[in-house]
Amino acid sequence: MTLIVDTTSENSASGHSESRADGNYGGGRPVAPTVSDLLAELVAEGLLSEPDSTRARLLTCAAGLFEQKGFARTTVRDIAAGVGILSGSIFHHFSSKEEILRCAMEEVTLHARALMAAAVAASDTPREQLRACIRCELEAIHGEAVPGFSILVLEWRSLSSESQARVLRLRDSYEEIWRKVFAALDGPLDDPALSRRLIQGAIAHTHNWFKPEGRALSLEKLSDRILAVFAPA
Amino acid sequence: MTLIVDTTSENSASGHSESRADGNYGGGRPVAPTVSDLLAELVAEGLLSEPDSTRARLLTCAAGLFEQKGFARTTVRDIAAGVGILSGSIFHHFSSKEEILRCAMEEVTLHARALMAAAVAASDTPREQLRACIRCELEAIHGEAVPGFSILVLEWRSLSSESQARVLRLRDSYEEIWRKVFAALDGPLDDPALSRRLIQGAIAHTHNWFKPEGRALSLEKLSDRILAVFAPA
DNA sequence: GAAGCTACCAAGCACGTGCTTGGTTCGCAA
DNA sequence: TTGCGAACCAAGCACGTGCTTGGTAGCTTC
Repeated sequence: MTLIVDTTSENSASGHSESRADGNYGGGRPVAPTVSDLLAELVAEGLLSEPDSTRARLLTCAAGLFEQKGFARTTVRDIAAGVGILSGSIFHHFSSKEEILRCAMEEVTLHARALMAAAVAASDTPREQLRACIRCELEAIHGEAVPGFSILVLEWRSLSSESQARVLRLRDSYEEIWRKVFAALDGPLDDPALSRRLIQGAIAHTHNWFKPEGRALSLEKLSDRILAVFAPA
Repeated sequence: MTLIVDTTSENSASGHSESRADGNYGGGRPVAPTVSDLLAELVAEGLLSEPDSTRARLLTCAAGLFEQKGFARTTVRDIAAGVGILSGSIFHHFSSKEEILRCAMEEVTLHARALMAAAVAASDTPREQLRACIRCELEAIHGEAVPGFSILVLEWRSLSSESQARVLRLRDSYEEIWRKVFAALDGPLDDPALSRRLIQGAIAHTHNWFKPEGRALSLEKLSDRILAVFAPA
């Protein structure tokens, strides 16, 4: 089961214990790229910014600020100050504030997609794959895996319709993973598309109430609860 | 069941078929107030603006604009123009733009609460009551019953923390209805609070994808689907 | 070592925005 | 008639904001 990312990456001979993105275990066949490989490849393709570059730091900082204060209440001066440059210099890297938001959303999407693809590949049964998806999306929102992930939901309306369309194409490749998992899942889910939308809303809304630290309910348990609701054993 | 309400009618001796808000049927005991009565009472208490007053029109118009364009992208000039006055005149009614948002949220909450209370009272079994709640919240988002309801979700972050706290108190009285319904529901829902939060997210998210007009999936069917997921028969 | 490019600075412009201020109209009550 | 307050107008102030412009340090390349 290969997922989304077409991969020209030839070998992954590095051989550490990262989970691989096609679930191809056993047998002598070539293994799939790891998460690091996937991300590195995206960088090589120019889809993701070079890590530690000013551009990447701007996007990460901006995503964090947008998530925290909202797009409208975040100024380009805030973003610039966050990475230690002046506000005017931002426009050497981006042509407008909105482009910053769009690019941040795109990078965040690619990042989350890579993580989820790998997690799904590392799971055996369809139900475990669904659990992995839920877990990944929750982790993206609440963990440190994909900082700024929430802007995809929170600031969607701050994007022009053209930008929305662009991000949507990437977003669709993320949703494609969910679709395949649902398709493989036989059971009571007679309408996978609807289920996905309900799950998506339920998960996104956790942003408003779930506090991972010091709560009785862990992120792990929350995943299981959501799985139990949408795919009863 | 009539919904949108102006009503000077103090008692409901007119005897139409509005549902009543305490489920008190049979016997000769005093009947509960109708939706109209509930709203009229709120007006009398000063919690809701006098219908057709400039203040009420400003709030309705503002709620609509906030829902459509977002709080930050809506100007006080937009709102004023919507009701046919000049921007400066707004500040005779409200002390700040944020107060407009807060008041709009409060009125919307009270409105939705009245509708849901009546709908729950008109339902017999706990499961039917849950269905009514789901239906009401969906109707508030997509129908014309409570125009601007979505701002409660969409523009929550545009409110200062003090304003959030004020709205939250009202919001809690709305959630109280859900809580009671869940409490009466015996079954597989071992964690009602969690279930409510998941449902809330799922329903709120429909704002992003559900289009009532001309779709195969009606609002009625959507309610049933959500009920089936969260409270399997 | 000249040329050229990238990344950034320093300063500020243009404009939209929330809100203020002083004044006017009009209904209502004594 | 007079007084008064609610509702609104007309004009504009103050300021934050996105973005522009002209310039410079430093690195690379031939």
